Amino acid sequence: MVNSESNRHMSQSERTCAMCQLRGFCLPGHMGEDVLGAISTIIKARPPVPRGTYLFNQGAPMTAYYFLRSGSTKAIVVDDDGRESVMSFLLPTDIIGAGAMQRPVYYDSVVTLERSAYCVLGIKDLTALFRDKPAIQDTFESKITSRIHLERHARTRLNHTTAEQRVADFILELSDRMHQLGRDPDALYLSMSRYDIGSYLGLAPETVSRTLRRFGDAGIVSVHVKQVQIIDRKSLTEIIHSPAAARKLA
Amino acid sequence: MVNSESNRHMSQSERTCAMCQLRGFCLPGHMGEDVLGAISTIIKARPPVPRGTYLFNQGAPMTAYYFLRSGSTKAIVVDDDGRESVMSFLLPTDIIGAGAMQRPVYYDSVVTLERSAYCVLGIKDLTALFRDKPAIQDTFESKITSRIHLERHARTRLNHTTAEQRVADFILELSDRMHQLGRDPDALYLSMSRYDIGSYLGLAPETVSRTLRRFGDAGIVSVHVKQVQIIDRKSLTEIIHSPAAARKLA
DNA sequence: CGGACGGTTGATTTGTTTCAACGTGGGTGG
DNA sequence: CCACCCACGTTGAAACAAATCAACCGTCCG
Repeated sequence: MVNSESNRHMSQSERTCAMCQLRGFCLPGHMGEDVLGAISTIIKARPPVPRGTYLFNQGAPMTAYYFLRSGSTKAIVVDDDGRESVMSFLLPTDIIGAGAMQRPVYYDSVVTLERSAYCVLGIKDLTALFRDKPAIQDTFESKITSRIHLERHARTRLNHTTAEQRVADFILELSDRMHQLGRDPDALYLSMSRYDIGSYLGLAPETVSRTLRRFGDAGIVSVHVKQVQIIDRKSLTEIIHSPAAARKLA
Repeated sequence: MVNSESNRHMSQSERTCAMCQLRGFCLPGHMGEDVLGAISTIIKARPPVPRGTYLFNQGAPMTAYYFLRSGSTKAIVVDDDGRESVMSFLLPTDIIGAGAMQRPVYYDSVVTLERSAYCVLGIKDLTALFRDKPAIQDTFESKITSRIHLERHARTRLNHTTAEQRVADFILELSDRMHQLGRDPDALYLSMSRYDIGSYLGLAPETVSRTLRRFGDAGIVSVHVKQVQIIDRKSLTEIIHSPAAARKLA
């Protein structure tokens, strides 16, 4: 989804925060060399892993946070009856593993949706870092806060909304996050399957497919399987705020 | 909903945590006299207010937390288009106003659903109290954690579920909370309207009404408008875990 | 090359909403 | 204190959106 790992032959030591193109969007933010150094000593950069790799499992002891350098993941929860549902999609610079929130075990499992590279930050190391560099804690908490907002939005998105409203909202959510990563907010790559999108939005995969096609027919987006280009952003926001707006595209 | 304010002629000074029947379920927990005293000096007990009273408004500066002594409330969010939706129902001993979470303004508005009495705890006073009595902070955070669980559950409840599953789940959620308050978990009083329940569950009020009647016809609960008695708890859990279970009551 | 999974499209079914009418109970004002 | 009134609740009939069932296709991977 986001490729900042184009050079696959970097040595382990070269994968430092100072070298990372995502630095400004990630935990270090735009802080000085000292902060950068402090993080780099405790964060562990891992080589890329293939699609379908579990970063951690629901219920496992909560030992570390994860950050993507490239690729994308989904966070899934398996309920008592074995049905899995997608709780969120995690992109580079997102804090991964924070769903637990002061809890001893991970709340969900996180799986890569494509070949991805990530960094690991031990929870104890992080707490120590907070003491040394309080500015880091501020960045951390602001990231947590915006995630809480996303989660709340995810709930209201399910309440009294049509399939078109949900899909439109999903597209704009992804677009916003691309924008936050300094990337083209109109060119989206849907690394997740239609099943995953459906699970996330509370829809059948067929409905996701059909809705995307209708948007495409109406000239709101262009859809080529996983490649989505936003053409008429205004229509998308209109659809979200009034289900009747979508009626026009029949 | 919960009446611990039966004696309406208590003087202000008598409405202390030490006197409160809910003490053990509330912030003070089962801690010693010193903690009780410390809280009592900073918490402000207010006389009962009628139904429809706003404790605070969405967007207003976040200055205090609230705790119900009696009655019940709903937390509502008004979106851009003016549509209001119920985010949660707050009962006695719940921390009210924590939706903001480190933010300068309240995230939602909280309205009483019936005549209710509450206490006010200034956010600055609370922070000071945390320094003095760290045990209080633990209780506070554990209450926040269980609320986060409820919120997460509220989301999964909307995903791929039928009206019957949602209503059954709602009934058991209320029942659990009654149980936590040491009250009869089978005798429920729905202080909120069918509209509110529908808004909370993502259903039309008519659907809530019909579903409750069907449960009543099947002998799972007995419904007398706002009075609900749980008769067959096992069936309710079965319905939640398998929509097919509800089919039998056709 | 073949198989399996993901994606699309169509036909049908079904649960829920919407619209409409009627009942009811609590609160208010005469 | 009673009567009116209005918001809330219930019930029925019709409309509709999405799920389900089913078939087919493309493509990526073994």
